[in-house]
Amino acid sequence: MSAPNTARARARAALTREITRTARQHLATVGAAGLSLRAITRELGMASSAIHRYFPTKDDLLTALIIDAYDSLGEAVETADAAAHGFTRRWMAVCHAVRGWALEHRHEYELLYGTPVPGYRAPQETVTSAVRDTVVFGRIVSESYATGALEPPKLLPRVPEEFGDDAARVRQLIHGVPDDVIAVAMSAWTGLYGWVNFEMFGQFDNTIEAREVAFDHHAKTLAALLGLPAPPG
Amino acid sequence: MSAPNTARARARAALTREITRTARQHLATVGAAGLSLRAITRELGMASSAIHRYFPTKDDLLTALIIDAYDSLGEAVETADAAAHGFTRRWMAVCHAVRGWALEHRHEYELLYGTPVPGYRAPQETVTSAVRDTVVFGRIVSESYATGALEPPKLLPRVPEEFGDDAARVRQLIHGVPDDVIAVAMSAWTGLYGWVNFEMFGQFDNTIEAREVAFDHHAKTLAALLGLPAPPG
DNA sequence: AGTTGTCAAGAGCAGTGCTCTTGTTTTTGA
DNA sequence: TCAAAAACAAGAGCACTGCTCTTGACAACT
Repeated sequence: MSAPNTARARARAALTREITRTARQHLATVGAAGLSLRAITRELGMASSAIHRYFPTKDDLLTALIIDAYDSLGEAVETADAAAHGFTRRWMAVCHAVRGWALEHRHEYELLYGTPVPGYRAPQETVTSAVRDTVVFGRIVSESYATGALEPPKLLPRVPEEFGDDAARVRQLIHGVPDDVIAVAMSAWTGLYGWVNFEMFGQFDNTIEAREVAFDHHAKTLAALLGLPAPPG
Repeated sequence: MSAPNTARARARAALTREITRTARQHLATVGAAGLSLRAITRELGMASSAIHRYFPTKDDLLTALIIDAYDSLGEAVETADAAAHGFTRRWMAVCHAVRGWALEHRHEYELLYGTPVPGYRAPQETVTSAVRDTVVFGRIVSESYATGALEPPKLLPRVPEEFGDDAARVRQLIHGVPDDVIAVAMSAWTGLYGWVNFEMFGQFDNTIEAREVAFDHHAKTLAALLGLPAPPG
């Protein structure tokens, strides 16, 4: 990884940034499917062919945008988590942060959790950014379990042995908890994103109007499912 | 709605069917984003402009495909529900039917529950097909509640009053149950689709391998959350 | 100072959805 | 029965897309 600070290299870096900046802007307005390389170059006053020197293909630009989006979401979640106190409140903060970010960044959210772009396969470089939110969630679960605050409800089904290998992998993100906690954590985690997906993708239209309230209750329900202590009040 | 059985009308109906048939075929292979009106007409040996007489715009074709897909999913869920006995087993059957259908119809599933097609707004005519699966789910919940089999766990949070209006609307699909049951049903329902979404859209890649087992456990967890009786064994 | 590699830009290819026009065929109604 | 009306397939064309290849200019290293 040489980083020559020549005039050329600096110009290249600057233009690359400008491209992603306007791309992000376009993404926010027209969405991922409407993203046009030519439109971006038009706005930057450069030739349509020149952009391919910076991003050889459209997918490469998308990858950059995806990483950006994951980082943006991850940061939002991390901030929310840091500002909250108590495990249940931290969980609630994380839930609202995810939903809030999704509402504020419709198209970025679609890019991350919607239909995968056809032919696009997320390269390895995305995963570190992709799991930032999950890492925060994992900390809440493992810390609350360690202190004894988290107690999965007794009524949950027994975890099948065949889940052991998967649980071991997930444990890299949620340290030091038994399989049943891993399992219920996954149910809660998918429950969170399932709701946000439905809300973002229109499944709640003409049905759920008090969205904030309904979501808050859903998040509380998931907290109870996890076995987090009920919040005061 | 006049239905003249002239030769022209019959030819028109036949060709319309052929168009949707090949469109569905293409959808299954190249996905929604890769759907090309020209490719369809090419396969049918007709002029590219002629298709617009049958589907004025691409969105109109998509609407037809979406309705088809919803009906296909709805039928799969209805069949699974009818073949199962006992409320918990019916719930499990419905869950596996949804996931199974999604796995078998990747692109159709994406069309229904993935990123909405840009600029596309689902017309009213889709809703009857769109809620077929939800209707089945609603029946399981309301019937099990009526018989006393369904008992939401005590640990769940209290439903906020502001949810009342939404609950009333949802009750058109889940008859005769109180607000707290409506709320937990929504959490379970979104939990089901949240998991399937994650599995379909690649969030489980390199992590969850025993997918059938993990999903089955998730579905059981949701059943417990709903308050359905534990299955025998 | 001359060579080498990098770069923006132009032209062009193959593809897309969609529209307008043209000429034909079928249906309708006097 | 026969002309008017409606429905139709097809062709040409527009504006757009991502992407490639080539050309000529400029900066960077030797």
